[in-house]
Amino acid sequence: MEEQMPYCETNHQHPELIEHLKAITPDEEILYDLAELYKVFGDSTRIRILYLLFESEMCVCDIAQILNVSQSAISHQLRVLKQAKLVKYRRDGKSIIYSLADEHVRTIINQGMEHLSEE
Amino acid sequence: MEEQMPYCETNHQHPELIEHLKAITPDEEILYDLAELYKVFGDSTRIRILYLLFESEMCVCDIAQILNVSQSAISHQLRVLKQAKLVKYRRDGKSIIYSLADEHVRTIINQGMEHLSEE
DNA sequence: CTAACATATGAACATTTGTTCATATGTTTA
DNA sequence: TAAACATATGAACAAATGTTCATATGTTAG
Repeated sequence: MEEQMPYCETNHQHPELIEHLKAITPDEEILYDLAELYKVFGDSTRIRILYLLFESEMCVCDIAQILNVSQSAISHQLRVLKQAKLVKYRRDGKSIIYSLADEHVRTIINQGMEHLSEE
Repeated sequence: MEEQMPYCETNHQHPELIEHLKAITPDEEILYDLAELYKVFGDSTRIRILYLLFESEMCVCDIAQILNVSQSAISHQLRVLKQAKLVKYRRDGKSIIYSLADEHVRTIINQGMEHLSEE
């Protein structure tokens, strides 16, 4: 976001490549949303929640107890997951039952795990 | 990380499920590393860099100019990508040429884009 | 060897993020 | 309707993050 130094002397850029890059790179707005999505995965408490929901739908209280995190903290994190449309919920009496919104979540987590294991 | 309230009255948890969940949830350390990996994707400047590298290896100077971000900022971000083993580099004279480390990067980004587009 | 170039890095600062605490909202039971 | 329960939410605060600025490191040309 700054003034730039002059192009490097050994100019590696071909004008046609630059045009191509601009053509294939998604718009600002989309890149921003994409980054926001990954931020959601960037917290181990949220990943833990997702791992639980991989196996079974679950109420807030259960999640909090199993993960040994306060009800408030879990509720705040569920909100983040909900906003990113990674989880959905329904009411059942006094409880709110959360579950996975779709299967992309699993794929993204699995790819991440693969990357980690290949180092 | 707190003392918990007692289990919810309508105890949804079956002891056997809890055992199962503990069995399949990765260890603390792995979950932490996984979250760290996603944090790397959680910045639009870094995603931009990756999009450029999808098409071509590139020196720091070129990346900075194309994205219109200062050399220092790009260099700091490349360090993050490097530490996560998402990019690799080689020296070519005065320049350092960066490129993608592996193809997981592409898969993870693509899955993220798919999730966004399905809302 | 010196100057110019390309990149890296440390410190500082503003911004964002995650948790806690207190409390509000909504549901069920007595 | 009142009390107990389950969840959500706002404010506050500490910790983490991204950029800038200044400068260091490493390479090449003269």
